[in-house]
Amino acid sequence: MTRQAPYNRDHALEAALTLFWRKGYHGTSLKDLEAALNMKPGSIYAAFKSKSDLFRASLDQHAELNLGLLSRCVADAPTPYLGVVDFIRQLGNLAERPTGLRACMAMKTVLEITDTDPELRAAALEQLDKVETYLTAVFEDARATGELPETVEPARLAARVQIYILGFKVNATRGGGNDSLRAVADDLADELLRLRRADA
Amino acid sequence: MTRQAPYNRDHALEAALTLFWRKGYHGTSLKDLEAALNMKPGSIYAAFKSKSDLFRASLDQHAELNLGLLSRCVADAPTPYLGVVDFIRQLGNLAERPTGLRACMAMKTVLEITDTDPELRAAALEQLDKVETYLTAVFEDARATGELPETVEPARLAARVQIYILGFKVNATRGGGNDSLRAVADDLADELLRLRRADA
DNA sequence: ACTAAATTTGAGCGATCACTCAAAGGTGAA
DNA sequence: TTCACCTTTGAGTGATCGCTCAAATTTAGT
Repeated sequence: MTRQAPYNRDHALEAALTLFWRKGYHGTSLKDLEAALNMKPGSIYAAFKSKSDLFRASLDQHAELNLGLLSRCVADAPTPYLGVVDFIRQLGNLAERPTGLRACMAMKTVLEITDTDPELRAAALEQLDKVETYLTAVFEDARATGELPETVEPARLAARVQIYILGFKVNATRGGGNDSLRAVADDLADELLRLRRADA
Repeated sequence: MTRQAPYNRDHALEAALTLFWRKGYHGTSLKDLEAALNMKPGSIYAAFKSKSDLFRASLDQHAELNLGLLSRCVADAPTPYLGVVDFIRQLGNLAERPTGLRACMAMKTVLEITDTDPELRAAALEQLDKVETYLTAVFEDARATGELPETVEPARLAARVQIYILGFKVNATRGGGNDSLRAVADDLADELLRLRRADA
């Protein structure tokens, strides 16, 4: 029995994600979504319940991809701290993306949604918190192993690195090319390298 | 002859600015503006022509205030470079503002408006460029006077400082309190101080 | 008072917003 | 083939969007 949907839910979600990411919550209309997902309103609502729920789902998926990128850097590097440094350096690759997709969706959402939709804002905030928590843990370990000197405060350094990441992404949406982006990403990465103990 | 308007144009513009700044372009409706400016739609359109023109005017006014803040720091400090450092340090004061007003309107606009309204986006971009140009000039002078070593590239350092500013402001809209914001602002400022030549 | 210019007023314009639901269409089991 | 079940369909919902304009209101000069 039962008719099967002609669309792939994951594909649809990905299309919605790209649209919301680029245009923001208020800037994306259902007409836009209908066109991008190739779904009629009824189907969209059957599959995703509401515009804000679809946004929420997109946001969550985006976070997963994002944190995945960071943790992959950490896993692949000689040490977790060097992984973070590498992640910063790879920010230089953002030039490949269209400007609208260079800043992460979480930060765009936190800036866009102030008081109209507390749940959406809270979800975006939580994602940023998660990154910072992750960074803090890496820095704590690095200090424990002696890679970072005892004087660094992990949480404080995490806040600063978060600022590097967020600031870089905002700056990248201004439209810089490959070279200029890479130069600054390298500067930021080198600076973190300099924090390591000389014998590490 | 001629009837006089009961509102003060500058006051109205300031109210519009605060609203747009907080809620963004798409997030602000004319109903919101009518209430905030205490003006009927006809008057708003007579005074400001259109929603996007009003946004544009708000953006320009915001830029003036913003760049004024930076240049005042520069003027009041022992040297221009130390003025920039002080400006960074004063970012810690952002905790006084409601979270929605901690990031500058220009960056919020650049993130919100991607392709729907190129003129608005261009205006916002121009403001960010102006800040970077200003910073570059300060750093060039500082290098010329020997306050900064010859090895620093002014434009590159300006890009990095811009990233600090933008990143800090995004991070601040997450809602940090006075202490945590000030701690990180101090870290960033100290880092810039460390770039100065030892004898400067 | 009267008039002419400048302004506010606010009902209401067409368009679009997010969203709904009765009808039509496809699918597998019997 | 039939039937129950699930889904898509898309015209249409009321609300709100940005915006207009004829009428009312306030001024200054005469």
